[in-house]
Amino acid sequence: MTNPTIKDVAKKANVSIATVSLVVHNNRRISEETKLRVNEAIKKLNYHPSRSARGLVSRKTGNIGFILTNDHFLRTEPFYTHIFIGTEFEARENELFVLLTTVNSSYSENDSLPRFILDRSVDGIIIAGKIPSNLLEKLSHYKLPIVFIDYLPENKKYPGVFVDNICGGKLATEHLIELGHKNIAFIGGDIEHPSIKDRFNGYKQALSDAKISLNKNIIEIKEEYPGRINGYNAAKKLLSNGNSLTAVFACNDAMAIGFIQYLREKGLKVPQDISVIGFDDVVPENSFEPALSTVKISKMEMGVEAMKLMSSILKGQISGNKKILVPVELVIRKSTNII
Amino acid sequence: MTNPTIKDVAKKANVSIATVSLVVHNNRRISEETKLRVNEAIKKLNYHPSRSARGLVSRKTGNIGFILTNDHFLRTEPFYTHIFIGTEFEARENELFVLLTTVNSSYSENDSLPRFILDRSVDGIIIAGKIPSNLLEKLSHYKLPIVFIDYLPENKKYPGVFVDNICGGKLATEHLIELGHKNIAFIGGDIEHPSIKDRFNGYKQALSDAKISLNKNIIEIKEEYPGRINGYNAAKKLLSNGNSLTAVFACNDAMAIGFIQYLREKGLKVPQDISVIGFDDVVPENSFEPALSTVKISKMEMGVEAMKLMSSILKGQISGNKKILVPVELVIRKSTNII
DNA sequence: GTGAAAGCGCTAACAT
DNA sequence: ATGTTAGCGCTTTCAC
Repeated sequence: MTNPTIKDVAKKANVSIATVSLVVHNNRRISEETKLRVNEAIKKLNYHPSRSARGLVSRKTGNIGFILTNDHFLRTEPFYTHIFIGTEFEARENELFVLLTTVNSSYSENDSLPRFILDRSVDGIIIAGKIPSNLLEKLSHYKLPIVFIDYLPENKKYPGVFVDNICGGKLATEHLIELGHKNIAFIGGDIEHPSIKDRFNGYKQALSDAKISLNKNIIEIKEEYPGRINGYNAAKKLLSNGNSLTAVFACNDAMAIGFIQYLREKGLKVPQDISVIGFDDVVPENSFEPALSTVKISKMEMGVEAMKLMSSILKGQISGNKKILVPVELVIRKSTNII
Repeated sequence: MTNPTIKDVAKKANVSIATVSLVVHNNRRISEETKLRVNEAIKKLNYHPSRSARGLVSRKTGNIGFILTNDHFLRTEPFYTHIFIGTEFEARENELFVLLTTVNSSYSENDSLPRFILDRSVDGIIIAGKIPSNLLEKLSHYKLPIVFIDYLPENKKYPGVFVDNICGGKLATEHLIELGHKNIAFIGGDIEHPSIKDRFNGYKQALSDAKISLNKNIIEIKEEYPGRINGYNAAKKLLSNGNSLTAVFACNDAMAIGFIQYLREKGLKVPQDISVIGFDDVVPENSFEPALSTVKISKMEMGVEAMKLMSSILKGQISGNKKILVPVELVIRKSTNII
């Protein structure tokens, strides 16, 4: 059983291959009658146009490259995994395929580019999370449309899908304030990261709105990256300084968990002694004790939106550098409580 | 800058396009001299053959479809994520691309097949984890080579890459025995799953080798699936029966964690009161307290091996249904201790 | 050792 | 409203 081609359909429906092609593309010039006949033949033969042949003519591959750094993809919390699946979902809707590739987070000048770039096997690139700037620099030479997810290099004009981090930071902090907390610590890894910076800004806004003055002693933003171990380290620093904090806003769930682990070691209870709220919502409710209050990001939706963006760009429906802000949602569970 | 084609190279090197093609395929009939000249032109123009054009004539897409169920891909522990990345790595080595798609774990007859199948956009399929049998049934009609990872439908002759679960089960149990434990419980979700069955068999072998008789009261294999919540439930059942167990072999890390969470609620300490060992090694050392002893599976390697298998099948170097057993490794951390 | 030419399956411009 | 035809970039057979 070799695959049917446009010829087979044409023969079966007693029309020319051009007509078949027009029917497939739903061209209105075709009479209803032949349209019906052709479609019947298509169904009977189980005909699906060959991507290669199409690609050859149209100079489109129908593939979208998805790039992220290996440590992003492999980290425990399935943040980017969900985003990726979102792009895959939406790709199906648009008859596209996603080619995922990871790159080293320390990209060196001589490293080769993802093969789908060299190959011209993709029509566009989606970049999720921070990638090395020298990589981006090289990628930008290829005239391929690029859509960013969750990270936009500074001063760059690119379309993308981002989290409303400022709002999220505000929501988290306001939640703690409403519970009566006044000494609210902030821990965030690398404050240079735009997302973290924004969450921090939301935190500051909320405090200022509530007329609580900023206490720099309980802000820990010098860690290298926002992982569990650094949440742990931040806790160690904050608590050994004799600070009197009653709540913590961690810039993400991983840091929140690391923080709580340190507290546990020191015999402190969450939320009885200290309230902790995270960000991202990557920890399933029943997988950590206490269930983590957090700010939920709809990761899947981000992927979907990014692919929608890409799709409209490819169709020429959108130019410029449209940005989409995905809303966040406060999720109150067990790690935060009234003071 | 439009992409250079074989014609451009031919012109630049002053040869025919046929010659260029031969050089690209490293044909020996070409003289060293022209080979050099052509290769130089290729490099200068940064020429990469078009996949579409190649695909059109060779009837190969250079793509491999990767299928798993959505809940497998999205579960917290990045088991299949690592496997997927392994296939991607090895795909690069073989000039292949991986198209991942998830399918619903409850596949109904009318659901459509992954588009890359209908499209003929892949040359082969890799299936990771258990997929619905009716889906597999449909897939098998397409005459595409299939490679399985971590799950082989019963009575089917397919090539694949699998874990040495029996050995792993033995290793885990022997470790507990060596620590002096005699009342060793086994918890596993659905015992019908071949992997779990094998781990259980390893457990039984180890006990029998050590002349410890099987105690059915401390075996809990009736849960629906091996997740955290069911580890928790299994713990509840086992401990409320007044059984005197001092150690548990959980069929995977997720269940081990659920088990420990229940113990924690009951004020029992791990490993002081009960030793717990898991399987899979999907929990990073510093992300759970106590660090989990487990049996490590090299997930990445499984993906790599599967893609290697697929690649040799496509090249016709291998027929039949070769199976590869990936070794496992005992990892002793903090959740197991001497009785 | 190298070139000419046919053809892979499709799209789109142009005829009819 | 439908058909004819010229390529898209490549591989491969067959000449030379």
